[in-house]
Amino acid sequence: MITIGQLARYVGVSIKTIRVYHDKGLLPEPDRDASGYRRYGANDAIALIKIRTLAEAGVPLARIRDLRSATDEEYQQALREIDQDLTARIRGLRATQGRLRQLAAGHLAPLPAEVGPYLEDLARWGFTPRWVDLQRDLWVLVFATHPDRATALFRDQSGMLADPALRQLFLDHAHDLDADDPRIDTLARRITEATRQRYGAGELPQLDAESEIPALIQGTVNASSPAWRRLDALIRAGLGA
Amino acid sequence: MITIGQLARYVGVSIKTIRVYHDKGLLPEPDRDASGYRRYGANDAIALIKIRTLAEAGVPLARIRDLRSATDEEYQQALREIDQDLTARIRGLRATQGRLRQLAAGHLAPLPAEVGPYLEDLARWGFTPRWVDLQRDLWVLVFATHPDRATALFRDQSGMLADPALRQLFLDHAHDLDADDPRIDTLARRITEATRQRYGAGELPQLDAESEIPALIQGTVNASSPAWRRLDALIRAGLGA
DNA sequence: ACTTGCCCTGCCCCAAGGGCAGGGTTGAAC
DNA sequence: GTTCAACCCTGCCCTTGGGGCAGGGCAAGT
Repeated sequence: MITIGQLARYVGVSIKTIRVYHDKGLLPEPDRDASGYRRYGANDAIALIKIRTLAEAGVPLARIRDLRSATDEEYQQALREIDQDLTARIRGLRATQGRLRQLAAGHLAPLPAEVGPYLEDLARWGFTPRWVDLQRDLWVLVFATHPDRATALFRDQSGMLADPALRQLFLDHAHDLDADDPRIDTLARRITEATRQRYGAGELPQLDAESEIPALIQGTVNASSPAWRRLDALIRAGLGA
Repeated sequence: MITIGQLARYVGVSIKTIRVYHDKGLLPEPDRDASGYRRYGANDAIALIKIRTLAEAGVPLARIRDLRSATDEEYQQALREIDQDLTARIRGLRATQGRLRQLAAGHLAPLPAEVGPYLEDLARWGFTPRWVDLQRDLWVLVFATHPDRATALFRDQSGMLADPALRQLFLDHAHDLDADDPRIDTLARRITEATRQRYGAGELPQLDAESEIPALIQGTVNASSPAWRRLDALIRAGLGA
């Protein structure tokens, strides 16, 4: 008959763990020897190994306790569920690992294939790396929260910047302009015209939804400069929103 | 600017979780609106997504907080460590799943290949299923706790039962015999003789070690019948231990 | 007789939130 | 005008699976 410390070493578990299992009714308290020490037999070791197998699989101790009084049928069913749960958790961890690697590579999350070239274009056209990174994160947010509308919004945006004249205006003027520079009015007019051309008289996708995310993003972009804030207001007014 | 509930829904997390991240300094407290509600921007959402990616990878929140003030070098290094840790955890879970399936199949743990046929032989020779199961669990214990000596002990034991005469004695007599049946003496003599033959005058592997596990197992077996208890004592005496 | 290494119980502590109480806000419906 | 549901706020206690410590009792070698 071995002591609690020996049992703990054999099974690879702490003494405290065994005592907890006694307290919670997972493993019955064994008889004590003359000096009050717990004395264990081989059957206790076997029971403890079984308990650990389940506990390491993530089964709550209370559930393990209940399984002690389950029929064989219930027990097998429980084991099947635990197995499936384990499979799901392994899959989840692998997905997490994938996201982690995206994070390590500087990407917040994978984006649709068409966004990558657009971001590279931005860099090539002279937007600052800081700005490109912000754009990437914002698009992550849009694709994560509004997968249905994100693609349309993205094509709209990238189509706009595909026009070299508009692009040049963005690049040259908007960023470090005074808020009352008259060229902002010109820029706003050109953008409203281009937008009207794209959508005709129909509704404008950015403005019809009550969703907050596009507004949130516009706010973040606006926060970078008073000039952009005024530009946004002018465009909004020009489109009659 | 969105509220805490909207942010929580977008990122797929509970409101409480966000508040906890504020309390622990993971995510800075945003400004409040006129009625004291927290108001979040897109950058908060981006930061929260990053935090969740790490938290789901099992990184403690305190560590995530510290990473906020790490250099890029440290950050990349930390991500590599987390990735490796994740790989290890996935491997561990797969191993656990394997052990779980052994458990579902009625085995406590995988045993060396040679043990399986031996257990099947036991069943074929007429030992009760209950007894065979006990034997399997006991061997699991021996192989788990004394991998170095388990194989020798096992070959010794299985060799003994390979002798049909000895086997028959075990089977017919020992189990439901009175403790003072004279045939036990005969049986003990035959076993000591066979053991001496096997090992000559050298040391006997079962008895030399101070390890408790073999004694534990012998005790468990003895507990099943007074006759076996006496048989064990006779063998011990006969071998001069 | 001392020391070292076990063992005992009872207590408080941790992370990562969950849940509830008690109270204020907002917006829409009646 | 009020009432209702759906939000938000803070503060507090609860949970799981143990870890760790205090304060004390055995065991065994030297």
